[in-house]
Amino acid sequence: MKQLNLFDSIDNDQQDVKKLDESVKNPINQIFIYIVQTETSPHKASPIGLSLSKGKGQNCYIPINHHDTKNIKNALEILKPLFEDKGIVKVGHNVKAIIILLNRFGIKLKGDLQDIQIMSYLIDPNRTSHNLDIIAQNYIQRGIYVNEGIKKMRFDTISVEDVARYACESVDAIRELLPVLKKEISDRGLLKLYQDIEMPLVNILARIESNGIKIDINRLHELSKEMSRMLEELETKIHSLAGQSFNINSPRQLSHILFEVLKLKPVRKTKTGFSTDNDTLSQLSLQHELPAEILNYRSLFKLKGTYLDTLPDYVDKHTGRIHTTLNQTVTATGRLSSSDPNLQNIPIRGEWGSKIRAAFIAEKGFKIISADYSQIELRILAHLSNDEHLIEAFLRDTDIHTSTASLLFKVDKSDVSKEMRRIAKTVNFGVIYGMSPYGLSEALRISTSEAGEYISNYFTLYKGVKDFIDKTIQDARQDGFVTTLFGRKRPIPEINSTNTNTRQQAERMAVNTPIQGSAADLIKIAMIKMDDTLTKHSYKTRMILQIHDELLFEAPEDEVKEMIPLIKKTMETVADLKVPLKVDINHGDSWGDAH
DNA sequence: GCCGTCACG
DNA sequence: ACGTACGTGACGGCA
Repeated sequence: MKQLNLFDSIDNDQQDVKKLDESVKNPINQIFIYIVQTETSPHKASPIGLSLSKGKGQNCYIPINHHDTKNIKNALEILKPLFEDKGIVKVGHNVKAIIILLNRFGIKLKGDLQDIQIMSYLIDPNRTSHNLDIIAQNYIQRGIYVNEGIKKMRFDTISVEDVARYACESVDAIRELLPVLKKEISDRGLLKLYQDIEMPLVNILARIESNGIKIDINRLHELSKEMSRMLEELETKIHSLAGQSFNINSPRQLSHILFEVLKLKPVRKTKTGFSTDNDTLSQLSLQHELPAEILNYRSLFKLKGTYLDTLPDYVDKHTGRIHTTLNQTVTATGRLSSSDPNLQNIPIRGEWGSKIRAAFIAEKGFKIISADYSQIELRILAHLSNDEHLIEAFLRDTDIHTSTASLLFKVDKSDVSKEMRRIAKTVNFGVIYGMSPYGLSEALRISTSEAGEYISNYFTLYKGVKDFIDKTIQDARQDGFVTTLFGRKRPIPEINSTNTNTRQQAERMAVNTPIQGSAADLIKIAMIKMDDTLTKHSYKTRMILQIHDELLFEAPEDEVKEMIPLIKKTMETVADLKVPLKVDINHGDSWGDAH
């Protein structure tokens, strides 16, 4: 492959780095940046080039050769004053990736940041992709150069000239998209959310990812060996119970054993056959010994394959820590998501959950601090609905499920049984999810009519909640979207569908999104405030993860005492709601200990 | 590449 | 008669 000379002009629509460098002397207002990433590496996409534009026809492209970083170092050294000039606005698509790339070369991206990807996300969080080519096609009816290699995100298989053309056309698209998307953001009332929450979060997420989290690889390895032995025993037992050998992980083969060989009664169907999921097997376990063992086997196999054996592969060989990717433009509700690896679904329940969390450890001389919002979604529901009973329960700081049970079963709080509380807890969850009699009946294993009783009973008592749900659905019908506390909007296109199932599903989304989404807004603000405090006072404590209603920190031992009330206070005062926000906070040598 | 399943909030 | 709680990401099986 031909190596491109950095200081050559790439084609007549693109400019070389030297000329662009004149910008350092001739100040400009903004620069546009795009990085080309390839998906060849096993875990992370890695950058292979960077294009930069200061205006129409003034582009350059810098290839990044991982084996020979001399070229990019030279080029970036020239451009460094541009990147670090606080007076120049930096416009990009996925700015977090740019920040992390430049950090690798000792460059800080300073000044106002603008991100096309985040604008597109806020305008329509329902979209599954905010790739630049798709946004460009959609908003400026403009294609970006593609060939087979680019289509497959295999930029290592095509010529540098082709990548350069792709990169420069991409940066052109960013430049043309900026005013179009900015106007959309502003017209839809999303500017504050964009400027005060989402964009300040970009730098913080970059830092959290860079910080990473330490794991005890040896411990995970020991656990894996222990589990292998248990799985072998279970497999033998299962095959003997089935009377034959089969692949337990194949739903199709398992279905054959359960419903044809053992002739158990199927519970429900999937698209492809009879279901063998958790719920089904739990019910079948009443008829036969096998299903319970299958459940046992499945859960162990899952934990081993997804966590014990996989997490060690993600440990970065330079830092010795795991660096997840926190996605800011994925969920429809405003939550973050985590991938490569997903650190937001690390097991917690059961004996093995504790063991696995105990393998997420603090650096020597540090402690893990975990701070989680208590019942944040129900507190938000209380605020949004202004419901009398819900608000009173939280003002008195009573156990919310016990409080609901007391009203639902008309008994004193002190007389609420475990069973009543369990039912009330499920009903409370149901409210947040936009429950139906069927949904509740499945969750509680009761008849739909009985579930319907609970629901109508609940809504008679919690009139504010009932009104909130009705009004939210009504608003969604009228506006076509629902809104969170901080102005995040999610279009609900199917809300007026003539298909009952589709429409009801849309209604559940309409109800759930303001609740889940407002909680997402709140914790994002908490992250910004905490980061601000940590930076201003030069604390060595660092934020290392967000798990929807929980923030994880790694604090030097001598900062822990000071940090705990500080974090609690900061998180509890992010917003002034009709009910107090409550944060539970703990610390320890591991994530397990901090819970 | 889709499906079923299951880990989390 | 139908298929249903909200939001994610990753794994193995199987075409």
